[in-house]
Parts: sequence; C-alpha cells; structure tokens
Amino acid sequence: MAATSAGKTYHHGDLRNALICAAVDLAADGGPERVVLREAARRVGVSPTAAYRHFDGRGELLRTVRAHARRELAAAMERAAAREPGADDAVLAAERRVTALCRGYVGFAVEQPGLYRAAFCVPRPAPGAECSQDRPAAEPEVRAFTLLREALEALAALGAARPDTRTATGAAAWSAVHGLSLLLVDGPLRCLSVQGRSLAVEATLAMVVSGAGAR
Amino acid sequence: MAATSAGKTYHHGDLRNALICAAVDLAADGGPERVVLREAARRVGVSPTAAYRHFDGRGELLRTVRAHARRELAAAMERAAAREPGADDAVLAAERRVTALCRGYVGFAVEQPGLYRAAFCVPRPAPGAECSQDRPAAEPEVRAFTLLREALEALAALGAARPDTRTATGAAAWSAVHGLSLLLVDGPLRCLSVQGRSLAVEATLAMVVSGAGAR
DNA sequence: TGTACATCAGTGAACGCGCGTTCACTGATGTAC
DNA sequence: TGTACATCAGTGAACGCGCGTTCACTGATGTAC
Repeated sequence: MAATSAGKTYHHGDLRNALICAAVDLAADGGPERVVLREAARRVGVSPTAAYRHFDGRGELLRTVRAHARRELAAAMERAAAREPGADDAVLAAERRVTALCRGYVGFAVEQPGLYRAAFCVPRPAPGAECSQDRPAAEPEVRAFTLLREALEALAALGAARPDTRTATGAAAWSAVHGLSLLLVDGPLRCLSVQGRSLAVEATLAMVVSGAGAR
Repeated sequence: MAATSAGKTYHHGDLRNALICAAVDLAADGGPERVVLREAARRVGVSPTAAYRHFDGRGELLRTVRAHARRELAAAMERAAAREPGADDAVLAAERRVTALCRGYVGFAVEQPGLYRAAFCVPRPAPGAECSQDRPAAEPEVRAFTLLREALEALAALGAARPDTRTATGAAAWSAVHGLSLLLVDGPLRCLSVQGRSLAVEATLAMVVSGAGAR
C-alpha cells in the first residue's frame, strides 16, 4: 500500500513523484541546467542516493522533466484554443484556431521560460552518437507540433491546399513560434518593451497564417 | 613589439588572440557550454592564471566568442547573398536577396551548430538583474538581424509596404529562421532526413517571403 | 653603450565548490508457512 | 495469530572530477638616465 497519508516515515511512499516535482520546480526557475539530482533530493529531504532507486541517473530525471514540460506546453496551447470564440466562417474559425494555438505556445514560453527551455533541452549524449539509420525520422511525438500541424492542415484544406507539404508547412509554423519564443525569452529580443514584444508576436502570427496558404 | 615570429618565448606575444581562437574552437565543437577557461589555456599551452591577464574571467571570454560567432554568422549570410544571381525584376531580386540571406543563416547554423549556439548564448547573469529601465530596447546590434530586416524593408518598399511595422516584420522573419535553425540543429527536427530538412527549409522561406507582404 | 629599475606577462600551488555516482550498510515492509 | 525471512527503499560516507578563481611569486622586457 502506498503511504497516502502524511507522517514522516522511513519509506517516503511517493519519492519518484516528489523528485519529479522538485526537479520541475528547479527547471521552472533556471531551465534544464538547473536540474540537479542532488538538489532535487535535498529539496525532498532525502539522500542523493535514494534517487537512484527511481531513476537511472540525472539523465533520466531530466528527460522526465522534459516530458512534463512538453505536456504543459501542449496543455497551454489547448487552453488558449479553447478560450478562442468560434466563427461562422470556416476559414476564419480555422485561422483563429491556428493563431490561438500559437499564442498559447508563445505565452507559455514567456510565462514559463525555464520550463519552456527544459521542454526542448537535449540531454547531450556522446556527441555524434545520434541520428542513427535506425531512427532517421523526427522524434515520434511532440504534441505541441502535432496540434499546430493539424490546425494548419485544417486551414489549408479550406483553401489552396498543398497536401504534399503538410509536415513541412507545420515545421515552418513551428519554426516561427519556436524562434520567436526563444528570441523573446532567452535571446536578443528579451529586453523588448511590452509594446515591441506585442508587435513582434502579431507580425509573426500574420506571417504564419499567410504562409499556411489559405487565401 | 609583438613577437610575430615563432619561437617559444616566455612571453607569448599574442596570448589574448590565441585564447580566443582556442575558445572559438571549443565552442565550434560543443557549443558555449564547452567554452572552459582552463581548457582554452591548456590548448594554448599556458597556465589558467595567464588568461586573467587578458580577460576578466570566463564571462568575458565567452562574450568574446559570442561576438566572433555573430560576425561569422553575418558573414555567411552576406556570402550567400553575394552568390545569388541578380534579376531584372526588382521584386524578384529583392525576394532572392531575402531568401539567400535566410539560406545563409540556416546554412551556417547547420554547418556550425556549436558556433551558432554560441552566437545566441546568454552568459547567465544574476537572474532577474536584466532588462533594466536604462536599456529597455533590444540589443543594439545583431548584424544578422539588421541584414535581414533591411532586405525585408527593401522588398516591402516595392509592394504593399507597411512601413510602421518594419522592425516587427524583421523580427518575424528572424524568428522563423532562428527557430528553424534550432529545431534542425538542436531540437526535435535534428534527425530529419536530408529531404525532410530541405522541405522544411523551403516551406519556411516561402512563409517568410509571403509574410513580407509584397504581393 | 651600460646599467638600474619599473612594469609587464607569465608560473605553480592551492582553495573551495558542487556535482554525479558508487559502495556497503540498515531500517521498514510484506509475505509464506 | 505468530514468526522467519526475503525484498524493498532508504542512509551516510566517500571518490574522483573539473571547474573558476586567487595568491604570492618570478622571469622577461623596455626605458630613463
């Protein structure tokens, strides 16, 4: 039985999740490089060694944080899309969904810069050991990307669709919001005024929609 | 007199530059986090302490590498633009310049991922100590951005120009190429096939041009 | 042309830090009989 | 309902690492006289 109630016991009861929460907190204020196994253990009040009962090591902890951050990002996008009012015009509705998703994306990045960076960190393996022939394709699932791509497909299907380039169009849109997010959060645009930031976001959204090719 | 000739002397003669070169090499294979003061000194064959005669510390060394990387990035863009054939049609010529600059940008990122990442690293200061009221604007000069913005302005001026949003349009385009670069180099698209990569680049360029608003 | 001396540009040892990880261990838990 | 015992989930000390940085120093250089 899991020790659901409180009470300091020798056995923590839910250490794995507690460590994940601590690690997520660390990432939230400081990004992926702040995710330190010893510190997570310290915050939970447990010896560093204990973490090895639940994780292969720092790498696995970090990958878990990354997965969490990606889920949160996708959730923020879906929330933003859900808030968006519908529209009678199908094209307009589809456009709104795209821009809402993008706003959700960038909004998450700006509000949770640490988590956002963690969502896209790469837990540097032995350099050059990646991209084997076994798995030449992109990563199986980044939900944020899937959401965006599907919304763009829906939009494109209403206009001059070019179904052969679905994924590429999605990648272009993703590039735009990803680049904007990083420039704002962590890059040379990080000191933009509120107004300047807003202009940059709007221009980027306009570019994404115009690039979707439903005119 | 600077010791221009060879010959191991006690005084190095050009240690500052030698350290910068070593640090740039480190960044080139491993990104900004690989820029380690002790290792740079080691490579030059000098004690770590010696570096402190020429740099304030690791931070200054890294900022110097960053400046170098940014210059290289801009140079790659200009080279790509210079290679591009002209066109009688002014709009076509302007479009070609934009896409050539973008290709140069992404090409540099893909060929020099470490340097590219170094060009946009932020040598983390005391967190929250940035973006003071004194300097609310974006960083004064990232030449890559200026090149892109000016090319877009030239393009927009030929069509339905919206001169009030010059900078924002530039930011949108920059976002696209920056995001694409990072997704390809260091992100979830890093394992794309050559063909997939090429499609993503083309789709992004099309989006950028269509977003420039010269139709 | 020499020489004393200030300054410059290095050396080498050390400090303190925090990390990831491993080791041998022990206290708590639950299950077979 | 007890009890022996296997297993699980922790502890605490230690290792080795490499880093940035500081200290007191010394060898080389160049300049004033």
